[in-house]
Amino acid sequence: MAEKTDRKTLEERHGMSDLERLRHSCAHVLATAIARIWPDAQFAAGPPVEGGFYYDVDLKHRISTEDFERIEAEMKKVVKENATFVKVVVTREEAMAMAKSGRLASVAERKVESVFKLDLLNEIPEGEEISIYQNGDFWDLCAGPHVGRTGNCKAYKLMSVASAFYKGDKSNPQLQRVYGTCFPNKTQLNEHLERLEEAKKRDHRKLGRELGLFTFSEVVGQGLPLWKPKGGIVRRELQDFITEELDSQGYYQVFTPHIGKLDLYRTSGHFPYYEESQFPPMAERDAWEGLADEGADCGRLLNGLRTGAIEGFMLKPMNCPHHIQIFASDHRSYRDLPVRLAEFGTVYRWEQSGELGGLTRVRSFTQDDAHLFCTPEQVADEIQGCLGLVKKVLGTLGMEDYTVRLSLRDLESDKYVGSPENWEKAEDALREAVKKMGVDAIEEPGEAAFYGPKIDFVVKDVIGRDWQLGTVQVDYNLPERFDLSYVGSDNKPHRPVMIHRAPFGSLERFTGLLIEHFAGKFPTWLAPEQVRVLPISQQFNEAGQKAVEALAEAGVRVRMDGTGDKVGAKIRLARLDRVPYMLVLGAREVENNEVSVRHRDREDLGTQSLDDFVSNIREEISKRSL
RNA sequence: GCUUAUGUAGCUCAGGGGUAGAGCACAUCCUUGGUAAGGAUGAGGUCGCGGGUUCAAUUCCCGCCAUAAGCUCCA
Repeated sequence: MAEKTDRKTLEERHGMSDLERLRHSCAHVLATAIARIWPDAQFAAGPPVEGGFYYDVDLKHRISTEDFERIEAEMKKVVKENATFVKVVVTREEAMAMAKSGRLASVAERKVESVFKLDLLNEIPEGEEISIYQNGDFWDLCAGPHVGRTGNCKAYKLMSVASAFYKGDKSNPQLQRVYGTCFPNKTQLNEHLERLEEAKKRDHRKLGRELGLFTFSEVVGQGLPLWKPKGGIVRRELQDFITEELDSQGYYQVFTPHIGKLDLYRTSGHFPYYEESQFPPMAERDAWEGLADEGADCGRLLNGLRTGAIEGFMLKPMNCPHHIQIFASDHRSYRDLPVRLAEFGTVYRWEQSGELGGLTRVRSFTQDDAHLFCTPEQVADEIQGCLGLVKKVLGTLGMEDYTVRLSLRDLESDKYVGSPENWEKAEDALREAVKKMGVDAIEEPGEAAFYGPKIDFVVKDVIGRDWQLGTVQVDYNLPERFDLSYVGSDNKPHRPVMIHRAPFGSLERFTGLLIEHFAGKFPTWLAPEQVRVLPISQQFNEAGQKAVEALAEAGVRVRMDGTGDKVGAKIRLARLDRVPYMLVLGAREVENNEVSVRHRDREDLGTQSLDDFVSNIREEISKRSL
């Protein structure tokens, strides 16, 4: 992701906003401080990024957060010196000489070259201006622009230190990346820090535990989420919602197993090509026993599985191959098309351990998946239908803050299956669809699936990371690999086109982001507990119980707090649980045969009869109101 | 997978070479109170797991597991 950000800053370098310019300058202030403290520091790049800036540095000393105080103190001196940022245009030879004497990104000449600056220098195309920015004794190779003086960087803070590969390439050395942020003044900096604190309170991992929605167990395994009863309710409501939509749009629900033979994935292209991102295959029992009898080693087993000499099974990484087999199980006429097969299909992927986190990146997840098999002529309409569904689903939940990404293949890479012609057809179809939908889409080469391009709906989590949710993908390739066909009006076999689509993407990731979107305050239809009845004292528990029964009878998820706590405490607990409605019940209400209604956000809603309350909340739930 | 942190009660965290503490939650009892915390008592821990150093390890060292941020990756 930072790589993308880097690319963006390069592209936008000359159109840098004032804030970005300030942060870029602050990165130089940071580098100045580090160079003074550790003269052996070798700097790479130090751009502004969303929310702040960083500088990559190679240094014998391992910078830890304990060093921040010291670095910030040195930065303070640099700021106080209030040196002017001076731009000096130099020739390539001059710049080379400085880099070779170690004078670039440093406060003095050194015995060693400025290695990364030298490398970056070599990448600047012939004819392009080469500039050095100087602030006091610190000289850096930099295209700018900068603020006037170091004194402009008044409000900054170092945030974290991490490692990053030089130029984002795994084969390059790892550098220490120091992140910081900077604002025009202290007030804005503090506001920013407060916003970060606020955002943390909405973190789905924190809320998921507090609200009892899901958990992980070290014994079950990393990245394998366990949905608890309350999370189960949210999930079921989401599934019911999708199912209703599918029923009205001509989909058929299917059910398929969680595993399939390796041969299936050989045909689809998942095995052995994507072997390392899957759970290891299971060999058949006879094969295991046979090999064991022979005293064979693991290498032979693995090799046999790869070549197909030994048959085995794999946990499914996707649902498409199974759905394809359902399509292929019948003789299809063009009159049968489109065939729309839907399934809440659980898939398993071996994500690297460092990438797992909360519900947003897991090793086992359930897609609200569907595959549409259609004629080439139907593709455009079907894509529109899918996009409409995604928009409706996101709209119902009030998740309007997404970006649409057109994920295309990377022309340089060879990881894709299928012919270039098919890819072009598919990419054109999606471009057309996006245009027709009338939304701004960002084209991202290299983000495509291995079998086809996609339209992805991307949202941000509380700490600003992008996550792909809904997706619509056109695929001319898998139908070919599986030799799918239908009979056309010309009585000849034709190749269908496949569309893969998932409005939520995965229920896990979607729920995670939904928790953050609502800060745990689910709309009533999704809330695990919709109403809590709070008798003023235990002598009204009986009346409370009657209300509970009436609500439950009407299909409302309701519970009574019949403890000996005072109402104040009961309200507090109900609000901490984000229960939408609280019904307070005391002598007054019982006497007048009514309930006093309180909403978690809208506070006191006055009194109404229980019947009115029931019919109001039923309507709110059935409409899936926000 | 890599870098850097972190891991003590259900949760949030304090502590520290001599086998542990707070608040909340929980249990029991008292209280029956009108819109975000009534009171008392009590129970609860192999200090992530496994090795090592030591008379003694939860504390120091090593390995592993898990979590977090970032990088890389995400069919």
